[in-house]
Amino acid sequence: MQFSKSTDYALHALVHLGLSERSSNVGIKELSGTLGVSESYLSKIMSKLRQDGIVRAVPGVNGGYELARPAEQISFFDVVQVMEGRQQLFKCSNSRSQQHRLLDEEESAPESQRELDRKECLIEKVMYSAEQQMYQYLREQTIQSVLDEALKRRFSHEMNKK
Amino acid sequence: MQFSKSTDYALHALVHLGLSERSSNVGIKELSGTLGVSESYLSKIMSKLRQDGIVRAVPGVNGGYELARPAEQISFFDVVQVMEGRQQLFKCSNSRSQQHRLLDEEESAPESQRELDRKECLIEKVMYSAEQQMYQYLREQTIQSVLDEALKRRFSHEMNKK
DNA sequence: ATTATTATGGATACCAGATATCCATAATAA
DNA sequence: TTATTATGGATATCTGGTATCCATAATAAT
Ligand code: SF4
Ligand code: SF4
Repeated sequence: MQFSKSTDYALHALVHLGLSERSSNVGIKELSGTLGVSESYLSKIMSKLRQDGIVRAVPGVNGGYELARPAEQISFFDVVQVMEGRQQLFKCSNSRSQQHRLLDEEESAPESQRELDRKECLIEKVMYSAEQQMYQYLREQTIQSVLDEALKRRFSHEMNKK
Repeated sequence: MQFSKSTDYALHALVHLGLSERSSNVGIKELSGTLGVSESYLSKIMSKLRQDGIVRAVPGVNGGYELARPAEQISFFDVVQVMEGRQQLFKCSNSRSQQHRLLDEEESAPESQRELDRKECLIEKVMYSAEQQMYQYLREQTIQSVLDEALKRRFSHEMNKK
């Protein structure tokens, strides 16, 4: 199990956008250059981010991308969700097995109960909670917090030179 | 990003072993039957679990598998680590990019510092912490806790019948 | 309006890892 | 010695991630 490179690229791209809060947009060319990723591939990623309302894009001369909202309102969780998709990390494929019948003896519940059942699914329940632990942490981490850290580091580096 | 089916099968297999704490071992045939997975594939998984000291295996007549230690000492974390491998979930592939030089201005540190540096890597640090949140939770969840839940559920189901 | 520029999205190719099966061999208990 | 069971190598297949190309749409500048 690995986070996809797309998530990697997306996060780095957003950090770069955050760092370039200057006059106007930054094009795919510059982005591609600083990240060291091909334009074609990075385009796809930026498109996804746009579709999800994380960045704004404008075509044409001097066009490019910019953050759609302040960096402190873009969490790592947001980005991961977009790039990795929304399905849960663990999906039990045994729900029709004999073991499932042994473990979960309830008769097939009415449709209304279905959602509750899923959460009560023994092994899935544990894995789902674990996943949520990670997501909860990612919800608290924003692009801005990375920017702060980067600037702080850059500053202390200046100090060391003197 | 998805947990592999192997992890799924492994967890279910261990639960079955835990439930079968009877006289002796349970063979791949029975295991395959209750899980609904082919023997050949499940063998591979069990082998891995054995190599990692999670189950014990004995060939020959009446052979099979059994838990190598009490179920309360087998954590979900153990199983996940074996099946998914030990590399970290997020690996930055930009460490040679121009952006990296912008973010992390320190000159190449001496070898002794290398380990610290990795943790100080801006984006990776966040993702690594998130991963640890999940693992910490998984460390606290054991096969036994699932067994308990399963037995409790089975009991309360009996009660309902009366 | 025209033009140059830039993002978009469909099609496609490629590759790596996950999934899955087969079989010859080794190990063990009866 | 024999029947049984696990082991591990070889191999096939499938899937999703990675990556590129190009025709098209949208926009700003002129
Ligand atoms: S209880 Fe849940 S995890 Fe266990 S076999 Fe049934 S569906 Fe799978
Ligand atoms: S600081 Fe870390 S995450 Fe950021 S570009 Fe460098 S290696 Fe990648």
